[in-house]
Amino acid sequence: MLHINTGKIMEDNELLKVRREKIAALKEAGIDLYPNDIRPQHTTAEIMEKYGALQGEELAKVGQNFSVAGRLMAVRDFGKAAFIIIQDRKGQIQCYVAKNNLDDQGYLVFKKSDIGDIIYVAGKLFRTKTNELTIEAAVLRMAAKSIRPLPEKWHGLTDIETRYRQRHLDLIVNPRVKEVFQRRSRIIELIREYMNKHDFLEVETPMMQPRAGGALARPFKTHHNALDMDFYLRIAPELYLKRLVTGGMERVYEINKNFRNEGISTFHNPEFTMLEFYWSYATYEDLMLFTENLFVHIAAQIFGGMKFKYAGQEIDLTPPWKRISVKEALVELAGMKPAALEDHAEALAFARKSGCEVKEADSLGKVLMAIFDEIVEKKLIQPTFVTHYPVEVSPLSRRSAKDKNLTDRFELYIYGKELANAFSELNDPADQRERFEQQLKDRETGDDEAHEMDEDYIRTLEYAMPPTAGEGIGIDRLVMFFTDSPSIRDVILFPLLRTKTE
RNA sequence: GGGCCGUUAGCUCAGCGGUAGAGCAGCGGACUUUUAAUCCGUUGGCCGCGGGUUCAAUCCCCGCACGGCCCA
Repeated sequence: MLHINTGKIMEDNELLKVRREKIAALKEAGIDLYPNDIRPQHTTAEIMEKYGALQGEELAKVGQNFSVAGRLMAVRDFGKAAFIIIQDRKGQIQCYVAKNNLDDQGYLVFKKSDIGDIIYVAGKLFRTKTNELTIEAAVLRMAAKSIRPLPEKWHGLTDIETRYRQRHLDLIVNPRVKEVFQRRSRIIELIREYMNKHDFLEVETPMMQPRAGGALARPFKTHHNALDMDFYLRIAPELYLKRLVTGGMERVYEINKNFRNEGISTFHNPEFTMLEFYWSYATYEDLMLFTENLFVHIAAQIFGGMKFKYAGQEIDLTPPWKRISVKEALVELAGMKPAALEDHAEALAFARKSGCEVKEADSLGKVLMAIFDEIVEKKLIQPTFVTHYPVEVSPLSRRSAKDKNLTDRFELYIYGKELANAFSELNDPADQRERFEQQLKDRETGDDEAHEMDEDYIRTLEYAMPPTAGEGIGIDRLVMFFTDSPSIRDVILFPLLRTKTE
């Protein structure tokens, strides 16, 4: 239990007491339990790969000097000999520990070792009766002694709270966890590869911002002591990245965290990782193709194909993906009458009938989006670009040429979840000012997610930003899909949790 | 924020008014080719926290904390 962390109970715990006694006995014998000269020459995987196919005599020829270090995961003891399993970053290997093959100190270390200790083994390779490649230990040393017991070998650690709070235990005993994070790392590597290949420059922009702009969300507040100034943790890097575009970085991207002060769910963590990028002389339509190709690039490497399963549902990434406008979707998938799309009162009535929480003061665009979120979203299982969002909910997007009330924007949906948000950027400073002013009015009517006025950003646009398209892709959700993880907390090493008080 | 569920040994779980159980781990013993090794013996608990009901509460009731799922 977690209250094990208190000193009092730690002293009382018998398991810990036994280990302290072992430590005392080993120290008595002059053994360093935390040495600093351990240098394993091999990983378990290297040995298994190189020599896994060799048999008896061939194996005898490969030499005596194999050494590994790692966590002791299992012991099958026969008195004067034992089989043990050592786990390092690459996998596991079995070692054979026999009294006859070790010096007295080595054997004592083994006898006083516990599952969970980090040990070093050196010796030659052989095969057991059951044909398992095994290191015969000629040297056995303690690399780092543990005093707390590891979770049980068979059932492992399943308590979700303990898994998140003590991720080190989760990583030790649940091999799947490390695989998920290895894949996460690989996916991000592939994204960088793709962006770099297309001549995008990776940058980092502020986490601490005097105004939290670039998205419609509530921010976290913090304070700088020396300046005696409040800052917000960023909700998006957007306005900074567009300053860079204005400055001549025509293709930029950033992979970093955003912080949004909202609820927590299986698809929401208050801090999450986004890829955000800006591409000058391109439009949101170019971005759709670019996004398809990015996903193809990743899927080909990860799955070797375009189809994968998430939560038992087959998802097919083969381009081109379906495209549908917000209004088309509301008619086709929510059953709205086309006339209601243009009539505030009718739309409001439809929203209320559908169980949406909408206010009289909400603009038509907002009401339509509420209906969309409530009814349409969950139906978009296969990859779908939803286009042409209302201008009221898109204060940074360029207006569509055909309809000034709509924007050249899309969101990508997979499995009913928003995965990306993109648009042709608004670069007309006068229009941008009007949009911010409208947002201020929304704020006055109680929308605390409305965008703030940002004079400094408008000033930037007044120097002229090239026509540009920009996009944000949620990396955590992407990794969820590509690892078939049911919760965002499965793809974030340390998800946000309440602190526990003793 | 609301609803439902969970919190018992280091871990995984049973028990659900009569004062706490199993498997694994641990400890002691046997065993030099095992694969959750096996066999014999054995230690270990503020039954999440705080109230209440009761002769008696891990169990029933209320509140709180933390977590999970669903909803907003």
